Amino acid sequence: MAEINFIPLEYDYFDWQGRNYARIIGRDDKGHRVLMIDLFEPHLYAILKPNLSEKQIQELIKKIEKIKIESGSRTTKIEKIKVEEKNFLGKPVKALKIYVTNFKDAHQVADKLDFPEIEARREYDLSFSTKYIIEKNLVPLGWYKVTGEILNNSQEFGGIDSQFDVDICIFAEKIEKAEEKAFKPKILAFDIEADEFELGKSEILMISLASENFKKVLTWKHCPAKQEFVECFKNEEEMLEKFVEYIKKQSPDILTGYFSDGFDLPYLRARAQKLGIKLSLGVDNSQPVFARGRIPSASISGIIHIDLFRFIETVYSQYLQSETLGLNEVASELLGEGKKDFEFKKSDKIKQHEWRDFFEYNLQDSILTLKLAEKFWPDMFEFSKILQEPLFEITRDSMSSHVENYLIHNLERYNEIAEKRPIHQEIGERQAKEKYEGAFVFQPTPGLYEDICVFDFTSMHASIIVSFNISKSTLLEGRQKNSYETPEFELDGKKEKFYFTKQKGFFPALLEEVVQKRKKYKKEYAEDKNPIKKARSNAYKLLANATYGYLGFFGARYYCREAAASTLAFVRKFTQDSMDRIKEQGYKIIFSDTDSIGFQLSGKTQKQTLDFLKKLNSELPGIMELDLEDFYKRGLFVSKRMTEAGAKKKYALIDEKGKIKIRGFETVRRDWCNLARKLQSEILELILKEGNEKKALELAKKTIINLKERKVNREQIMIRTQLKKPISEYKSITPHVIAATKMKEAGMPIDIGMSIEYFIAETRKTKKLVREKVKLSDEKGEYNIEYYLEHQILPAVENIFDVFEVNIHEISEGSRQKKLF
DNA sequence: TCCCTACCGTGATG
DNA sequence: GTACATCACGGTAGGGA
Repeated sequence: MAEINFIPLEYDYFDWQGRNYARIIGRDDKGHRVLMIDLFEPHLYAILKPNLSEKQIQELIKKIEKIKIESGSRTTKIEKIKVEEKNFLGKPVKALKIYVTNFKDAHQVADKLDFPEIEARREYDLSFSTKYIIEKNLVPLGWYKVTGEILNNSQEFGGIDSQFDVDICIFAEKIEKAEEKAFKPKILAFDIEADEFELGKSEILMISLASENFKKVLTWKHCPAKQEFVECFKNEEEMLEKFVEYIKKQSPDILTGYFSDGFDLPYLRARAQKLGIKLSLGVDNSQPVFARGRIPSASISGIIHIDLFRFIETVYSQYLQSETLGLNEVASELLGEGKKDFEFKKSDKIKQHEWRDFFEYNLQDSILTLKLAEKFWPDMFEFSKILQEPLFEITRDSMSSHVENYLIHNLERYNEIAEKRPIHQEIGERQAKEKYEGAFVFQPTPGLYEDICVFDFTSMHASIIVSFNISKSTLLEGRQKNSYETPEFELDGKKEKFYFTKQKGFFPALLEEVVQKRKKYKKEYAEDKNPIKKARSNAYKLLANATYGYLGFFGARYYCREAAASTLAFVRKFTQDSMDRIKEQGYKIIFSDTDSIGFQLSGKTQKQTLDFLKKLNSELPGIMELDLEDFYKRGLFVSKRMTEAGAKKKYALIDEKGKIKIRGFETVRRDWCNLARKLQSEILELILKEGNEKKALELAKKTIINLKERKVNREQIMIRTQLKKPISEYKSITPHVIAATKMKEAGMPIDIGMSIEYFIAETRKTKKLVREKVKLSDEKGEYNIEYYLEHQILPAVENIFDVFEVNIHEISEGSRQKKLF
């Protein structure tokens, strides 16, 4: 019997003699790689109809015990059945906990449980690792004292030890929580370069690897004069073999790439297949396994493969300024360091001396990826700890999964059985439902305003769900005593009110914890600015903000349209009520959107306004809170194009320190050309800083003249639009679809989600449609002056000048004769 | 062929 | 399929004059 301190990292399972065993890879506190084996008895629940007699239950159990599933070579049987008092959707139920010998057949066992005594079958659709983690309470990245038999060099489990390249192999008998220790994973980043983007189409030219003390580029195509980090091979095969060998030697906990799920690993697989070699990267020498999805997920046994791009995309993209999520932009923003300059060419066109740069470029990509992984490690760590799911999963899961994982891993405290995932048909029905009414947006009056104050509700949706106990399980059939009543609102054409019990439901209760923890860690971070605290606070914030969306998401286990619609009814009510109170006080409302209200101080002081805010807060129910967002010196609001009506979701504010906040304007939209965006943002800045339009007008005139004199460079006029679906699915053939088609014809890779770049060129007069003037950046042609004037520059600035009753259109016409200026 | 408007498509706000 | 509804605006599709 031995005892080790163990931190679990990667979860999987195997069958042995008709039973399931978890096989978990992690480290001990001395840094040894550990394989822990643990018997796991998977189970599912059959929720019984109420009022069954003891005899009926016993007879049912006898029937269930006879269930057998034969699938291929394996037979799954019922191991044992327990009768338990549980809760389901907040209500007490009697349920059978049915243990099956093989997890893989839980679904089929559930299918056979169609007895009249059974009300519902549940928990057969949770993943193995989720079930295991809950049942054994062995949470990823926690420390545990594991007592058990060491199986090194043993023949147990068919000699499993010899199949795995680990230092310690232990068969767990007892697992106890141990004291938390610091853990620093060994991270290895990699990146490949090839001539073609199409997977496997061309040879892999080079592969770079980077960990803390190891930097290397493997290549074969061109062997340079000394470049110490470059290692040269005879051919691609040898290079790939060495790549596998280096990964084994480095023995990382985490192998990371940037878009490596979608590119590097599938490419490596395709090349290995073509060359007839094995990519035995796993600690059991298995090859990477690809799970299907929008982007495949590549897993390597015993090593956590993390595609950083995916984690950043789902969790952090909303907080990034970068216009694309490419490695260069993201690294530049977060690390202050970008890719190396290197102009891509096909390898046969690369000159002798340029190879050096190419190798450096390739290595830099791995180094950036490594640095990003280190930067995001606290975030990944916290997500994994909070959601209690392994790193591989949390770096790929969607926000809805994150919310769901948080719920599912905490149900036990409420003695709750987990709700099932909706089946295909239910998803269809949910999606077919009409949309429900959203938040309220106040229509502003165009103008330049001074002395503005903005209030906003903190985590408004979450605080409403908590304060009014809103969820699927707390929704009542109709009005009842001791319940919360929603405001009256329209749903599916009917005026409705909904009621939620005051008896706390697990869903709002768990959300309340999330909100409280967010508050706590935000405060802790303010006092001690360390990255772990920041990551923790941020993870809870993201979780709180995604929970409302989860309620209305068709794929959610705890989907509840009435609850989502009710939440929004409260959102509208509290924002409207607060606006009324602010108006009563003598302030003038300027704008409002969902949970924020902007108004003019109208002669009142900031102190008076803050006192008033306190009063408003004292009147709010539950955990709801109205907060000061900021005071602003000026704010600009414009009309919708070609109308007098004020535009919603479009404004620019300047605070007392001169910091500018621009929302909704073309400046912040990635699908406008830089020329228009830059001009607009400079104009907004001049107007907000100066308080008038004079200087801004001069700038506009100068830009128009520049444009007409063809002095604008190519980069400034490129228009970028994302391709959101396959070219053939577009009903409307827009300029970006034409541009994408042209790219495809030129042999460039076209993928969904790609940013398509083009400009509008001068063409013969017969071509009327914009799409007929589309050219790619490498095509010859001059930019279309009229288009950029009438469709980019003027639309971007005319509404702004309208506020000052300046007609930029007329001025622009006049500028045909430059003398006017 | 021209003109108008409904609809498609993207990317914003919160 | 992978959190929600609301909004602005360019551009095309397609019918009617």
